[in-house]
Amino acid sequence: MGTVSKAMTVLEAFSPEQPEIGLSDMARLVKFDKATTLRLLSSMLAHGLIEKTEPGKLYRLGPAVQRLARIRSETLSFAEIAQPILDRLRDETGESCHISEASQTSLATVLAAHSAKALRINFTMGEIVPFHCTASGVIYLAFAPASVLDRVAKGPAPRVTNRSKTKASELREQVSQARERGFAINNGEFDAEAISVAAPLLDANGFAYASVSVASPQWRIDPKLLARHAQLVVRAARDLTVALGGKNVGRKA
Amino acid sequence: MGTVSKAMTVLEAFSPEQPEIGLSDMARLVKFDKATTLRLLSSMLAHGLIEKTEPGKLYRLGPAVQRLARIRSETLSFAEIAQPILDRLRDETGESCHISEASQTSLATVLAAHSAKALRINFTMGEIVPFHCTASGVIYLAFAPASVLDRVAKGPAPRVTNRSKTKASELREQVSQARERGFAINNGEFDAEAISVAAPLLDANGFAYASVSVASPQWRIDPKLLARHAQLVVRAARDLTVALGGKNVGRKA
DNA sequence: TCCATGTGGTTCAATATTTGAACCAATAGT
DNA sequence: ACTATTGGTTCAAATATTGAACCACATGGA
Repeated sequence: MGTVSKAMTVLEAFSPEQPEIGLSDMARLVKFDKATTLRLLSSMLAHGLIEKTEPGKLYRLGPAVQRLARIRSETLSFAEIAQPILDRLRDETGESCHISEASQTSLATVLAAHSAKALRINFTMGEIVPFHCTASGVIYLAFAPASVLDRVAKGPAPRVTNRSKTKASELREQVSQARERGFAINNGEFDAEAISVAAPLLDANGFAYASVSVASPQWRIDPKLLARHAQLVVRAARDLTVALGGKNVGRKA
Repeated sequence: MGTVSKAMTVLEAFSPEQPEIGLSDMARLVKFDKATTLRLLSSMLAHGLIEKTEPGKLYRLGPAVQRLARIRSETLSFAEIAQPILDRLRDETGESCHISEASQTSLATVLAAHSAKALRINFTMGEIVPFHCTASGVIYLAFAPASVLDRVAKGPAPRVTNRSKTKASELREQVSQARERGFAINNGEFDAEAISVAAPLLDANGFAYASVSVASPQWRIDPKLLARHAQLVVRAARDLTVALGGKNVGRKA
């Protein structure tokens, strides 16, 4: 087995379950001699691919991996990165999914993955939707700088369906709830027959710049399935955030 | 020069300006023989750290760097945020500080900042302590949903030191007092020689999920200094609550 | 207090891996 | 047609790696 391959094996031993590992544990995990393992770790330590915890002598991934991920994310086009994640979300939920990017005044659909079912929600690339009345808009506002919500709450909020909420106080309540949950739900406010769940894409400063959502016909969704969709869309948002070089702030709430 | 170090050098050659590089260009960049460079690239290719463009024969960073970055991101977020605040509390008090997170049955130490003094309280990461008999536990119960205190009060409360309070009525009195003050004090109930002050970390719903405390040797603390510690630990708890996305409800301090 | 066990770490002769000069087939430019 | 360059292969010499043995220190149990 080649030396570089061994170093890769050590890197692959780190996981969400085991992000920090001591020398002896790592040696047992990768099945290399302890001295061998130490030398592999030391080489990567010198280049910042891993680092040591303070205090303590545990090893964990280092700042160089973030630099590498950022370079990669800037290399690949947006769609190359996001489409597979969006496709996965569609396959897991069985419903149509899309990513909307925010501008000053609205959100635009920039990427979609459609359900294979005959009856499904359709997204049109470039379609413009408002911040209010949409799950994507509300979750964007929930994680954007506060000044954005202030500005939007002051603006017009025309009724779209007879369920649309148009008062600034209602919007603020929705935004507050979305911020607490980490996702937003919209039931019939934009499309009378649709129910959507959305989660935010965060930039390198931890603020929202876009959102990813799952949209379903209302009659197909019960509270249990809705909760499942929420879970999946939050995970997809997190994956998209990281894959696109953003900062997944570690909220403990 | 070690082989792993050479592989790292190859990785470091990728940049935003040069995200995709051919074999000969890479060999010139890193100043290694072409055959050497190819082997280094091939090893990393096999592990997904780099990939080849399609079509074409350029090398670029691969999907594995994203996985590594995500693991690091999830590891550091909590500690990245909380450690500086905890370090400040330690520096202000000169004593050891720690954050404990609650589970159903106990608290576990998740982060610590140790005093520089030779005689100091030591915390072990992952150490489990009970809700009763500890300042961290009592303050957690004071700000957790009422059902949590009800459940804990019904359970066993074994004596730890000869100062431990084990009656449910005593626990309720301590919790009530802690709720009014905004902090809890524990003097010799868990460790016969230690005195601790703790304040709660609140989640987005305003309930406690963890606590931060300062622990000192008894002989170093008089009432005036204890009041000072209480003040500082309450401030640290507030800062941690806000920084970690919780809700600092205006409870009586 | 002593002993056993475990940690992260160091040393050095035997062994494994790496190296790079020489070579190949294909491509592009003159 | 010739030259220069590309990505890639081969193999004996050179270099780097390996892991058993060892170290200092810490912890827990008898």
